[in-house]
Amino acid sequence: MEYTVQKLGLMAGISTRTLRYYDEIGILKPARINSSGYRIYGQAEVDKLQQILFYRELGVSLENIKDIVNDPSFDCLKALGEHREKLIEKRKQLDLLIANVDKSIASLERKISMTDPEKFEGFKQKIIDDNEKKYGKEIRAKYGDEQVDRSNKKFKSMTAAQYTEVEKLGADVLETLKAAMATGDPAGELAQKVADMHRRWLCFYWDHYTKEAHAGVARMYVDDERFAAYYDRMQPGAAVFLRDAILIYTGMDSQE
Amino acid sequence: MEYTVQKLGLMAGISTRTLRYYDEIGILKPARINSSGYRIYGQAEVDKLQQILFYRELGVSLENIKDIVNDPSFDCLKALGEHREKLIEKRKQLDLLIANVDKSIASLERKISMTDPEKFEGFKQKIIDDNEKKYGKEIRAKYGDEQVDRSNKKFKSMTAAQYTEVEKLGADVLETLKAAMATGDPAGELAQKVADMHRRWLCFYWDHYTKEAHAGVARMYVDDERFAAYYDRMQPGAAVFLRDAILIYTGMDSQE
DNA sequence: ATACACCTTTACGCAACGTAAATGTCAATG
DNA sequence: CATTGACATTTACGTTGCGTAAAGGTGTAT
Repeated sequence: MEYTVQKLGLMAGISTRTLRYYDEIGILKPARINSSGYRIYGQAEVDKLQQILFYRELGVSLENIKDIVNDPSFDCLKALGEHREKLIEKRKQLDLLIANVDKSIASLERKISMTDPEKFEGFKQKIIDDNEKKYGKEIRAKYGDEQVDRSNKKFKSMTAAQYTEVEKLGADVLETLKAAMATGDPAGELAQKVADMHRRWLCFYWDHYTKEAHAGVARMYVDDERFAAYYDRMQPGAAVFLRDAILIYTGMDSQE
Repeated sequence: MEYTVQKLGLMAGISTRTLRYYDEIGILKPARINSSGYRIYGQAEVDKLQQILFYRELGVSLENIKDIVNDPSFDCLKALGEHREKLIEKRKQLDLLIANVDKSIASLERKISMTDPEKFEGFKQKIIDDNEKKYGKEIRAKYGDEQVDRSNKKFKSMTAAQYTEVEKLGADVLETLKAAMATGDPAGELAQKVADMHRRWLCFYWDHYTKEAHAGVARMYVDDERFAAYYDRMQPGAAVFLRDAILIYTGMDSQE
């Protein structure tokens, strides 16, 4: 039995375009081309197409299907196993994404009270006041009144969405820091990523980033026991590790 | 504070290409363009970018992000909720896919014994023999010896992979049939899909498909109580429902 | 002859950029 | 002052798996 594109497509439940595409990428070539240039498929091609569609339904890429069906000695089981791994990984990512969306929704719902301008302003003011009480003297001594006031002003001008974002970023920094500490290498990829995230986090408060200031903050995290306590609370040595990572990140580790 | 593409990209952790792209699609336009044609971003753009990246990390499409960030009165909560629904749906699909891959792997592992040529040949021969015993007389009377022999020959020439596939397709037909019966409409979309799947299933056995033959098989499913029992076992009335769906599918429902 | 259903190739479109290539600008250096 | 190197610009192809024209040839029936 011989088939043209349409007949085969009708039989397999796919479009003629798909068949032409499969021919184009070399995954299913017709048995022959007739005198008018028509693609003619035979039984062997029907069977091969069924194999192709089988793997396609499992979400295998055509690229991989090509290898599977063109090489009869190909280890399908291994290919499917690897494919499964990829799908599992994908699902893990998706779960994470969903969890994050849930968190964000919850955070936004809490933020509804923040959307109330007065409340949110008061909320931010309280955070600034608390911060001033806790660290005010140190940071004003270190950075000067002007810097600190500018930072506070920037914080006060934050929208609710930005506040949500900075909160999340702060949490992410801690989380990634923990993972980075497990590697034990402040110069490693993960630790440098933490430093980078920390820089971005700072940028929410600073209107002007410099490596020097970043390194200065890092040193303060260790020198000031209240900052140290904040980070070490998560894991002992976290403040030191973060400082070292940031010093390397900023390139300020050699000129101590 | 003003930023060029690179400065802003560095700060936000994205590429300059991305920033140009965001400008191109109108989701983040620079505050102004300087005399040399450089894009210059201000604080407002930094903040907006942070919003954009926030939603991007949650997997929201740029198209949707555009609506969210450009319209301050936009209901973010609703958007995120809908996004969540889409993700959940995606995960459901993925779970299904993984389950199918698992099934296929299990089936392939069983097939390892089938890959043993002798065993598989014997296996297929047994199925043919069983089939001949059960339905041989009826189908030979209905379709003639030649047809039946050709069908058997095609079955015998099946590879293990094809056998796995036809088994799966057969199971899928039953499953979808069940769902279609719940709708109660043999002319409905789902029932017609069942008829289509059934046609594809037949094509594994037939080397020549005709609507007439398809309709004939459908009628036989009801007339022969052993076939009827096979389908009705799943749900009473399944054979009749399948027949009606196929008759409509083949367009043979009016010329009875 | 012509209508109509089929076939062909070529090619744009989708999403979110990566990755050149070709060219212009800015600041610093020999 | 010319050159260098790090920036900037635009244009455009590539990615995946086809859908969807457009422009034209083929096959068969009326």
